[in-house]
Amino acid sequence: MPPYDPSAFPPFAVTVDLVVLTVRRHALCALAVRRGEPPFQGRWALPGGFVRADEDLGDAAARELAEETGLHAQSPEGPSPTYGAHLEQLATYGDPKRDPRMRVVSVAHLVLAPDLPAPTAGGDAHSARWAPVETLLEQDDSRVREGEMGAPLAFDHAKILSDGVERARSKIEYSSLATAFCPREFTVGELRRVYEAVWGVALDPRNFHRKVTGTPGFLVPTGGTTTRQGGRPAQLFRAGGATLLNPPMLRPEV
Amino acid sequence: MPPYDPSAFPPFAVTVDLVVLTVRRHALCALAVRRGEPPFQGRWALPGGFVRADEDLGDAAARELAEETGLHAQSPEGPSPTYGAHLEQLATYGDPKRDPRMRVVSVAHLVLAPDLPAPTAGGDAHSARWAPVETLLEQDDSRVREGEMGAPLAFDHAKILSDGVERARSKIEYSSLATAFCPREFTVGELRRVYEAVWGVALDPRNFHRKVTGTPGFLVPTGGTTTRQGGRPAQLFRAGGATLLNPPMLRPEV
DNA sequence: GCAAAAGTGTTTAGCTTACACCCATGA
DNA sequence: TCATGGGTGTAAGCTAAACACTTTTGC
Repeated sequence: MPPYDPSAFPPFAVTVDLVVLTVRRHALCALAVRRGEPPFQGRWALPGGFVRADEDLGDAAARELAEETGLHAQSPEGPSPTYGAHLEQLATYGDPKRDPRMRVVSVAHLVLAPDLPAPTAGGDAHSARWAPVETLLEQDDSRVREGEMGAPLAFDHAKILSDGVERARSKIEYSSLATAFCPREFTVGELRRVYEAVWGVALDPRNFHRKVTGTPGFLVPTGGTTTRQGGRPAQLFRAGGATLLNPPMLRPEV
Repeated sequence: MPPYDPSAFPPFAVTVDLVVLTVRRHALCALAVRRGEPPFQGRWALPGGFVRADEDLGDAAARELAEETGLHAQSPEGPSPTYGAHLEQLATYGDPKRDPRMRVVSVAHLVLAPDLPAPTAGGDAHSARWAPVETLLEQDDSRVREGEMGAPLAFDHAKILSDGVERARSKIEYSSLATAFCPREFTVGELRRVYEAVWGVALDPRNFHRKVTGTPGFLVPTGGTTTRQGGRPAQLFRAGGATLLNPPMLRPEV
């Protein structure tokens, strides 16, 4: 079979962009990198990069994640049962004008990670930081201010980030994905504070406890306890095998 | 700003593939086209094609849909309030070996359409047809048979179709998307038979009726009635503005 | 009349909610 | 002792599941 005639279709550049979310100090935060070159030089953006010629999309996302954060991705399809950040494909953005240089299609991925030390900048980023998602998104309305974080995200990254946050918010409702924000061992209270941070609501600690401990396969007690949150020692749990939460956790009306 | 050096990144072909679902004779069916050229010549595949140089991904999907079926797509973001098929992005498939000719990244889209007359084949397809999704997918296990529909779908289209079906099955649970399978005006019983066909279960007609008519904004009575299903005349409804179904329709355990 | 599909009413079981209350630790 | 968070008990209210029953048509 003859190879394609490259003039028969338009060539695209394909990139992966990452929405890396974590919970820090009771706030949902995303990883942002400062762009070191045009376009949007000096502006904040989502980490990402070109997909290589012989690389699958998920592999490219995992590689970029490792380069930016050192995190080992734990893809749902991956065979390795090791502990790591949750990685899933989010959506693909291909507006012809989204990159002023040329036609770029970006396959965005969503990463949920436990709280990490300050990120290590790599590649073409001058610096990298965790910022609350509201901070990164609030600049995107009419009043565009200048300053440290005072400009909207580069490209269409505000839309991508917004879609990723919405995906995370809805998905922890009916899955055990919120545990991806927790360290390997965590308490029920820590898990509850994840929900509270992601949803921006307060949950009843008593009912939450009953709900998550009463769902078979959701949490597995490790036997240990901790007092790192103060108060009475709390049981430590690990995420169980159950990936679907049925009935779902109910997100209070806002 | 200088344009990119094309040698700085690998060039990709970008296509859209369509999972077009409908309900015909109590079965969930998908649109399949027969390939008229290699690779996989003569095999069934999902409709699709190359994204044009200045075309957004959703526009390309809508164009391919119109070419294959004559359907007018009703994208959620679209401003036009006209009646049409539901179109949304599904996922992107970019395994380096998914197309033997070259590197192709395919942005799959999901279309939910009311029952239609036999499709009109167009483009490079020798023919097109609706087929039950089980028929299209069951060939994909170990025993690969030959014959009319007896070969698995081309490329990774079985995986794409499977993902699309799963998306549709889960999304009608908590949204009003099932109405996209119905004509503009429909009865509660017709809507119930859509759920039954998509999920492959039997639902209690009495409880279903109470559920959908009791959810504010879900169904809007048009005032008319019909006896096209036999029996007592049934009220006709249109899809209401409510897009989220809360509490969700419960999918019985299987 | 009879079959068939559309609707309504009622009971029961399970789940969420709200909140009273107790437990175990550090300071 | 007291503050703090962890954890249990319980009653009220809502919802879904199951199913008996009535309504309105075509044949």
